[in-house]
Formats: sequence, C-alpha cells, structure tokens
Amino acid sequence: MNALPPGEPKFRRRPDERPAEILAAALDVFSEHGFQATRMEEVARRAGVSKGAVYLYFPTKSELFQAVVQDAIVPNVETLKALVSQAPSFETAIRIGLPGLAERLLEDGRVTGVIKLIIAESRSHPELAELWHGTVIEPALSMMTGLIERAQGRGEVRAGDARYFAFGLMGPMLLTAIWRETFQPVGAQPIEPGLLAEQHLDTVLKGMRP
Amino acid sequence: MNALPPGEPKFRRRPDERPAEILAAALDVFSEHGFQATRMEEVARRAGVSKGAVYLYFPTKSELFQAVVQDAIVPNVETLKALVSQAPSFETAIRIGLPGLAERLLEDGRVTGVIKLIIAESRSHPELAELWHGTVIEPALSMMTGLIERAQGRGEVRAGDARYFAFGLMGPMLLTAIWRETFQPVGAQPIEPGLLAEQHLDTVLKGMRP
Amino acid sequence: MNALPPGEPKFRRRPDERPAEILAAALDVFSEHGFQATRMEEVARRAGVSKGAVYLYFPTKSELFQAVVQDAIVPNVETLKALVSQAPSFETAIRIGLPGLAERLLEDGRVTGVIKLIIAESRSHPELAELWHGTVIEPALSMMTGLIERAQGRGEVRAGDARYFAFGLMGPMLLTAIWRETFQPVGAQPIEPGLLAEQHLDTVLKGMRP
Amino acid sequence: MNALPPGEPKFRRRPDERPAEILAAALDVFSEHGFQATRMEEVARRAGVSKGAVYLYFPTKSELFQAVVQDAIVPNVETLKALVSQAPSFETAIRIGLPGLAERLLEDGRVTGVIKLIIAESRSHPELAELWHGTVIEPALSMMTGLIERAQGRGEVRAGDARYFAFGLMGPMLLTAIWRETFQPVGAQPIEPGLLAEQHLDTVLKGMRP
DNA sequence: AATGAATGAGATTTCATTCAT
DNA sequence: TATGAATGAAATCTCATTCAT
Repeated sequence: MNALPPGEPKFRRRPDERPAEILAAALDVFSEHGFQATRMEEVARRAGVSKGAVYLYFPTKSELFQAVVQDAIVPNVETLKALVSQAPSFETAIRIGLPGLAERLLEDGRVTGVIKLIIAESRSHPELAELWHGTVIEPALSMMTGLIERAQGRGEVRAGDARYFAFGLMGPMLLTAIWRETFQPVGAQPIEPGLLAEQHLDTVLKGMRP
Repeated sequence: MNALPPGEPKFRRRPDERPAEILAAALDVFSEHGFQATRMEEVARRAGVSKGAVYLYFPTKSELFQAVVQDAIVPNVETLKALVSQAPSFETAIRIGLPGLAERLLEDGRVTGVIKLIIAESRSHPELAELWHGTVIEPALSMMTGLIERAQGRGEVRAGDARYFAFGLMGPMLLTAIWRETFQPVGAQPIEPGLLAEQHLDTVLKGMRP
Repeated sequence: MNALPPGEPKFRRRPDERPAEILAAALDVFSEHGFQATRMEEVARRAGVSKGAVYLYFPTKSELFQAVVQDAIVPNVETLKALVSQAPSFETAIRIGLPGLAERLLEDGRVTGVIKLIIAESRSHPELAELWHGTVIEPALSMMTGLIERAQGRGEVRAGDARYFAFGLMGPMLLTAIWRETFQPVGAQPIEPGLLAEQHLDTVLKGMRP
Repeated sequence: MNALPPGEPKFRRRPDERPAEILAAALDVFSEHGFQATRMEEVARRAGVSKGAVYLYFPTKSELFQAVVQDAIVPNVETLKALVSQAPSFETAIRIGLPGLAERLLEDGRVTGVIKLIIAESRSHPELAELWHGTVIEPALSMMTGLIERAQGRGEVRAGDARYFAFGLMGPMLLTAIWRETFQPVGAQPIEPGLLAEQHLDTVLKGMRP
C-alpha cells in the first residue's frame, strides 16, 4: 500500500563539490569547442546539473571561462615554485626538471587543453593571455634565463642570447602540447613527451657548451 | 592602343578580384575572433562588399573558412616543394633554408594567424587540421627526417630518433608564431624570428653532431 | 507572575507576524518595481525570511500580490465607513473630512504605492482594479454623489452632474498621489496634500454654490 | 507549366514605414502589459514583422520603450506651444483651451496609455518621468501659474497659491485619463472628458474669483 | 516550520542565411 | 550581379517554484 515512488531524488544537494565539478566539465567543453562555440547547456549536462545550477556558481559564461583558466594555472604555479626553490646547477636543473615536468604536464589533457584555449582565445580574452603570461610564462622564462646567464658566467655555457636559448629548450615542449591537441586527433603519430624531451635536452645542452 | 575611356576612374573594381578580397578580409576576421565569433557582416564590411555578395562566392560560413585555410596553404606548399627540390647536404639545407623561411613566414601575420586558427579550430573543424597536416606538416616532416636519416647514414649526425630531431629543430619556430599571436599583444617582449632561428640552429646542429 | 525565563531574548519572532511582515515587504517591492519585475527573492530578503518561507504563506507570486492589495484596501474601507456613518451636512462633511483624509492617506507611501500599483497593473490583473473599484471607489463615489444630490435638493449646491462634481473634488487628491510617486522622485517640487486640499475645497465649494 | 508558386512573398521591404509601425504596436503592448511583462515577440507580431526586425530598428527593449514615450511626447509639446503662443486673458485661455484639449487628448488611447505607462514605470525608468516632467508637465504648469499670477495681479483671481490652483484645474483631467485606463475596462461608468472639463471649469473659475 | 540549492520554462538578443528589389 | 531588410533558430541568462535536508 505504500505508494511512495522508489525512484531516485530529482536532484541532490552538493554545494561543496559543485563548483569543482562544473569547472572540470567546463574545461572539457571549452577545450573541445572554444569559448564562443561552447554552450552553457552542454557544460551543465556534462557536470550533471541543470543550466540554472551553473549560474548559481558562475554568473556569466565569461567568468566561468576565466575561472577555468585560473583553476588550471594555480597548480602550475605551485609546480614552478617548487622547481625554482631547488635551483641547483644549470645542467642538473634542466636535465632533472624538464623531462619529468614535460611528461607530467603534457600528458595531462587538462594542461594541453588550457594551453590551446589560451592560444585560441587570446584575441577575444586578452586578460587570459596576460594572466598566463604573468603567472606562468614570464616567471618560468626568468628562472631559465637566470640559470643560463649564471651558467654563462661560470663558463659552462657559450655566449648567446639567454632568452633564445630558453626558447630553444622549451619550443619542442609547446610543440608537443599542440601536436597532441591538434594533429593526433586527426591521425598524426603521437609524440612521447618524455622521450622527446630527453633527446632534445641531450642535443641542446651539448650544443650550448662553449 | 590604350583604350581606357577618359573620365572613367583609373582603377575599376574587377569582379575577378572579389573572391580574393573576401578571402583576405575573412582571414583577418577569423584570425582575430575565431570561427564562431566571426560575423559574416564584418567580413563583408572589411572586404568592402555587402553581406549578400559574400554569399555569391562562398555558400556558407564554413566553406568560406575552409577556403581561407586552403588559400593560405597553397603558397606554403609551393615554398616547401621548392625547398625540397634543391635538397643539398643536411647542414647546408637546414642552415640556408630555415632562417630565411622563419623570417619570411613568421613575420607575416597571415601565416601565424592561420596557424593559430588551425590550432584553435582543430576540434570543431578537424578537416582543416587534416588538410594542413597532410599538405604541409607531414611532407615537411618527411623531408626533414629523410635528410636527417641520410645524414645519420653518412655519419654526419649522431644516433637518435630523426623525428624528434626534427621536432627539436622546428619547435622554436612554432613557439615564435604563437608568441607573436598570443603574448606579444599583451606586452611580451617580441622575438626576432631570424635571430632566434640562427642561434637555435647553431646550437642544435652542433648538438646533433656525433 | 511574569514567567519569561531569564537569559532568553526579550522579543522572539512570533510566527503569527510572519504573513504581515511578508505583506509589508511585498508592498514595498511591488510598488518599487511593479508586479513582473518584482523578484520573490527580494521580497523574502526584505521580510528577513528565506525564499521558501514566503511560499509557506502565499502559494504563488500572483496570490501574494492580491493579498497585498487586499491588505491595503481593508483599512481604507473602514475609514470610509466611519466617514459615511457620520454623514452631516454636505459642506461640513467635505470640509472636515477631506483635508484630514488627504493628509493622512497621501503622505503614506503605502497608500500612494498601492494606488500606483493598481493603475499600473490594471490590465494584467483586472481583478485588482475591480476589487478596488467595488470596495473603495464606487462606495466613496456613491456616498459623495448622494451628499451632493441631497445638497442640490436643499438648494445648497447649484445644478450639475453630481458625479462630475465629485470627480472635480477628488481629482487633485489623485494627482497628489501620482505626483508624489512619479514626479517628486525626479525632482519635482513637492505638493503638501493638506494645503492643496484646503485651497481646492475653498475654491470648488464656492464654485458649487447656486 | 509555369510552376512559380503564386503565393504572397515571404516579406516585403518597407524600410520607411517600419519604425512607425513598430512604435505603434509597441505602445499598444507596453500600455497593456507594462515594460517588463511586454514580450518583444508580441510587439513584433502586432507590427506584422519578425522578432529580428524589431531589433533592426531598436537595439534593445529598453530603447524601444524610450522611443515609444519620446514619440508620444513630441505632438504634445507642439500642442502645448501652440496653446501658449496665443496666450489671451486667463479665463478665456482656460475656458477655450482646456475642454478641447481634454477631449482631444483624453479620448486618445495612445495618450492615456502613455500617461499610465509613465506612472507605472517611473521607478524603474526614472528618465521617462524626468523627460515627461521637463518637456510636458513643467512647461504646462509654468504657463498656467504664469497666467494665474497675472490674473491675480489684475485682480481677476483671488489670492492663493497659483500652483495649487493649477493642480485644482488639472487634477480631474488626470483622473479622467486614469479612469479610462484603469476602471472603465472593469465596468466603471465612462467619463465624458469634454463635459467633465466644462462643468469643472465653470465651478473652479467661479470659485477662483475674488 | 524553515532553508536555499536546484530546476527548467521562458525571456531577450544575435546572426547565418534568404530573397524582394 | 549586387544589396541589405527581413527571417527565425539558437544562445545566454533569469527567476518562480520545488524539494532534499
């Protein structure tokens, strides 16, 4: 006689986990479609909530987008700080730090996804490029040029523009990220970030010797 | 024999140029806003024609977009073929070909714009990534790995994955393109493609020696 | 005999007052924004309760709105009945009753607010106009035309349409209400309801003499 | 064999008449429902165009609303100027001008509709009340108080606040407008603006004599 | 009884595309 | 061929109402 419908409840209250769930879903969708082509409804669907629920936590699509990138930056900055804090000799730092970092970051679709997003949306959302540049790129670049210049001072590295040496070291890492996002999905042969990083470092570090 | 009737404007709009004008305008706008955020009306305005006129030449926005990328690929393929046809010794090829190529291509906003577009829209328009990969990337990569492998056979280059060597050479060029499109507009210090290319080649070619 | 346990707050929220608090808050908000633009959340906030609590007392926004107007009508009807019950001579009735009534009602933002609301929402909520007309306007008008007609019968007032005389007497009172709600907020010089009423009655009563 | 469908064209180009048609439809709908409750789709439907067409001429709902009120003010200002320009003796001016004005304006649903709108929306669109006050109300009031004060100077009108005399004259005209919009639709007995105006003027002008 | 997170229908606004001129 | 007014599907965002807690 008890006619209570046994079905699941229409929704559950999960105020603490919701924002993170929505951010994760949003990163997925944004990085698949870009900012404009992303529909809020799809973000909601993938987060398992209603359209309205997204707006409870993020007042506009634009602010959701910024939160996604912010959220992706924070752990990178931590990683970077940890790396800097050690700061041993130049070759050691690079040789130990980079391949692991490359492997860890570039095999994580969330990282490559955000990188692609920032490239794609830098014109319409320059504040993102600015944030990423100021928070991740510029500090990392400074750290590297610093290491390189000190190594040049000690005679461990030959003369040359320290910033261009840094770009030479990092370029293939960026290429890997883009390759993964852009060409692998259409059938290009995958790159193994760790292997590429190692061979490239061997090559470049050797080439940088006096 | 010059039959231009006097009193007529010296230059009249030649209908044959319309498609090219529209493509040029479209490249500008697509590369500023991305595919979705580009409005056909703005393309028309920049091309100096009416909205309707665009549709006389390109039946949909999507086909206009593909035509833009196609159009940007053709001259690159020509450049590439010319480069390949010479095919001298490894070091000479690279050292002579790359810096000039880098300078010519990476300082042309249309090229870096298309590169960015392809990265940005690869998910929603995979056929573009496929086209670009098949027509530009893969041939260029094959040519380079071929050169490298032959050089390895001759003992001019040490052992190692030829494809990763190629990525190591090309990575900073891509980084330059993205730097220009993404970070320079928000105040990052510019890269000089020719200088970076030269220093990088010196370094990598030296590092690749046995 | 005072059994209030010490340490308890002196005033506790008595549940009986909830509906009145909500009605008061709702009148405020409705009269500021109109029916459609009023958000239930704001009513709740101003009443100091949660959104859900409003729905415990008023099942829909529409019924809350009707209750607000109902609630504003009741005391007016009482006032009116009291006035009618005295029903002395025409001039005395008008001269004694009106200025005080005008002052009392028209300086009360709740009254002018409801008047404005009824005007504003009469098309979408005709039942309100009907209620107000049947409960306040029509009885008041009947009372006045009755007084006037009897005064005409006694030769105290000249011939003329009694209803138009009544409108002539009441018009400026309505104007005062609207002036207060509509033009004073944008800087118009205020009207003093009592003074205007008095001067107007002097004028009209004199003009109504035979 | 000619299979051209004989049906009417999907739409017609009428660029010159469109804005006026849309304004007329919008006045209707706004004055029936108020600003918030008006749906752009209904405005479009009544104007016989598509939703999008409305946006070709008025960029937002709010600007459409303001245009509606603007549009309703212009002819009133003209009427007012004409009236002022004559400026004969006080009694003549009032007695000749007002009943005709009352009849003409207050039997025009567009005028009473706009009056109601301004009252209803004065809180959410104070700029409308300001515009109406500055353009219509304040000039008209100044003109009337000027006439009255000059008449007082000549001893034709007894002492008293000229502004309150003006309100006493105009109040019933406003009441008529509101009566028509608010109570007639729910069955109240209509007011004949011309008759009420005439009887009211007889009464008040007599009451204003020294 | 009370809360406020969650829902989802519905509103405004945009813009690719069409078509009368 | 060329124009640009007009269309209408689709997107963002709001908010009355519900319901798990």
